[in-house]
Amino acid sequence: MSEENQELTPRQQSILNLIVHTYVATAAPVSSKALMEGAGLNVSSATIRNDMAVLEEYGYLTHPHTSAGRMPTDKGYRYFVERLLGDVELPTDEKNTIRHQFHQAKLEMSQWMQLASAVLARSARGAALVTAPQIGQPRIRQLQLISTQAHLVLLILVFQGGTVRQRILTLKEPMEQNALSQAATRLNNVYAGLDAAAIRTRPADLTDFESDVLQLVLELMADGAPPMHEVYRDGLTEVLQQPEFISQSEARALVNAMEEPSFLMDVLSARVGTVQVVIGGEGRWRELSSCSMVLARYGVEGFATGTLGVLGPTRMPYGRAISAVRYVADLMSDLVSDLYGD
Amino acid sequence: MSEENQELTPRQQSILNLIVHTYVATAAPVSSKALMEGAGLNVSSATIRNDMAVLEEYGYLTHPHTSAGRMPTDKGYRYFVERLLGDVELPTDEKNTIRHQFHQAKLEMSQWMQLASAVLARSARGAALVTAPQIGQPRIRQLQLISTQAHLVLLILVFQGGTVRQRILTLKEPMEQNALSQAATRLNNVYAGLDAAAIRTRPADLTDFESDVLQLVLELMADGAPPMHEVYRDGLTEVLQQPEFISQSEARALVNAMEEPSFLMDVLSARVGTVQVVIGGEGRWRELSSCSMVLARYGVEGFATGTLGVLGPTRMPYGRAISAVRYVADLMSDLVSDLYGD
DNA sequence: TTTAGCAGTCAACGGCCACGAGTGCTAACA
DNA sequence: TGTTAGCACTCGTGGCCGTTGACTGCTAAA
Repeated sequence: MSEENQELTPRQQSILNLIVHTYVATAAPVSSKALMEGAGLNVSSATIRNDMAVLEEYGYLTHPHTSAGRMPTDKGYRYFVERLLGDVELPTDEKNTIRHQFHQAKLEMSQWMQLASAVLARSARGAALVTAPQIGQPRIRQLQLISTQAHLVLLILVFQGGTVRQRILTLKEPMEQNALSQAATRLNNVYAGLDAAAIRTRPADLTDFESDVLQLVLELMADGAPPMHEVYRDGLTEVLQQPEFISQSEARALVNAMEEPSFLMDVLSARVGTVQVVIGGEGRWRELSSCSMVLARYGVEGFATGTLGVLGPTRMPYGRAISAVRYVADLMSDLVSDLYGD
Repeated sequence: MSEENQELTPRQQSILNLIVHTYVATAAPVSSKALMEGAGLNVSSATIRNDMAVLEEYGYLTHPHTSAGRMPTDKGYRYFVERLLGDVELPTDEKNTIRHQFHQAKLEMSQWMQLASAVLARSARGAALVTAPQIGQPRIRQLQLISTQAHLVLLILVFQGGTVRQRILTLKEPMEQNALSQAATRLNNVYAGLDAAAIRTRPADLTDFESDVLQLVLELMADGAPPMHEVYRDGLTEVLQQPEFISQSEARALVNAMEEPSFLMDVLSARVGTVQVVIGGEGRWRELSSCSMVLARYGVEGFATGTLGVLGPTRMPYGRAISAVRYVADLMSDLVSDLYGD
């Protein structure tokens, strides 16, 4: 617990590096002897022990009890990610596989998201989570009114960018489909291409019915929050098998996090193009103290962006996770800008 | 293990009934002494033991080891559900609360589904799962083509019944929005109101582009399977806290079942209006041997139906679950027929 | 600065025993 | 014939203890 955060010697760095790697692989504390035998630092176990003691003093390692090996602390993981990991990239063949999969998927956002979560889960060995791209300042492209039953009408609202939302409205008195189409056309002529603010200030003489519809449209535009179900998940069950989740409280925290992804948004301050790593809840989420997340925002900044990432135990293959998240996020960004770019 | 399935005496029935109730409440094997003290059958523990032995011989009870109390077998639960439970109903005040909640929700299928899953989870104390109503034999109501970018067009397909699906298609050469709208109108005039079979046999002279679109429409109509994300879940974390899920393999089976609800469809043979109870996987799902499900189909038979239900440990409050599932299914059926009825 | 050697620590494991909850059986009883 | 009291028996649970072995920390020599 020395307060001085002084530079580590090269050997100390390799030791930390090796401990992180083998601990991630084995989930068991790493002993000095194992390190000596396993890897190419040609010193005795005693020397390694000395350095381990230093690393522990600095707060990068702990051991669960006196006669146990060492394991990384959150601070240790942080150092590893920022100083030792370097720029990791997915192996080229893996990249090609992924790119190929995206290529042969059907041209549909929902398919891409599902694919992205599957790829992330498999490739980063964690629980993957992908949210739909949210339009920043939604603009109407077109609306449509469809009669379904005597007093009921289906309103379909297509936003600039292709997001579609629907709502049912009830009529005071029945209307013909013709009349509905006419109203829709009139509204489209006036309001297509505008955002909510512009719609409010644009005067127009509307029938009562038309202004009711417009009211509903504004409501739908205001509901910025992503519909809960526009979230794709994958790999949760595999991650729950990891030994850290035999304790049901840890498992619960993870499942909760996956079920309520809105909190991800709170975490995620990153810009499109960068990957953010949150280790052990980083103080703010005590329940997630044994979980880490690797997150990125994807899409087109200022227009439509979504979130995607991987959750797992702090003992996570950060290299794989970071490179996979970055690669998939870039891929999704390209897709979004190809499709929805104006 | 006597093969004769003879009638139980009234007292044996009460004993089975009581054991199921207290076992559901406590999750611990029930002893003869506890039964004698707890409930109003005025006989000694020895008599109860005799009857317990008989019930065990018939296969309705087991005990985990010699000196432990009794607990119900799957067959015991089955007997309980079918012979002892009778017609259970949700308490009126609970019904009112639920009805009220549905009343003040917005008129949107997705909201209702979310609400239904929340209500089920809370009311039946289990993990709830609600799938969107699927159109039986989908018919086109209207299609729409919207240009998003040079070579990309968004196809929106509205089915009879209000389900909306969308897909992006790429053009060989750019087209104006006007030309797209015209094509859509032409296709609508010819094909609106038809199902896939009728579309295939209805001749029409179409441009290349129009028949491409039609091809895509047929594909979308053929994808009968519900989009994975049109499934609402709730209450999973609460159920995972139950003691039977401290074993990670049981927990995994449950999480799997919740993530891959398509297998529910296989199970579900019930008609709209009846509730189906599957206890302990009922032989077919070995992984779910310690789970039960209470399921129902809702909607309008032959037109649009969805699935909804509750998963939990076999040690489940069947009375609550069955009545809640039935009530919510009826509610949802009413909503579907109100909205989408033709 | 590194290393060999050694003492010290502590979790894990297995054996042992006492406890107590519950049953099954038998014999007496209504 | 059905019910009950009593008692022997079973078996899981939990505490206790000694052994083992995997590590570390320290010290003194290279």
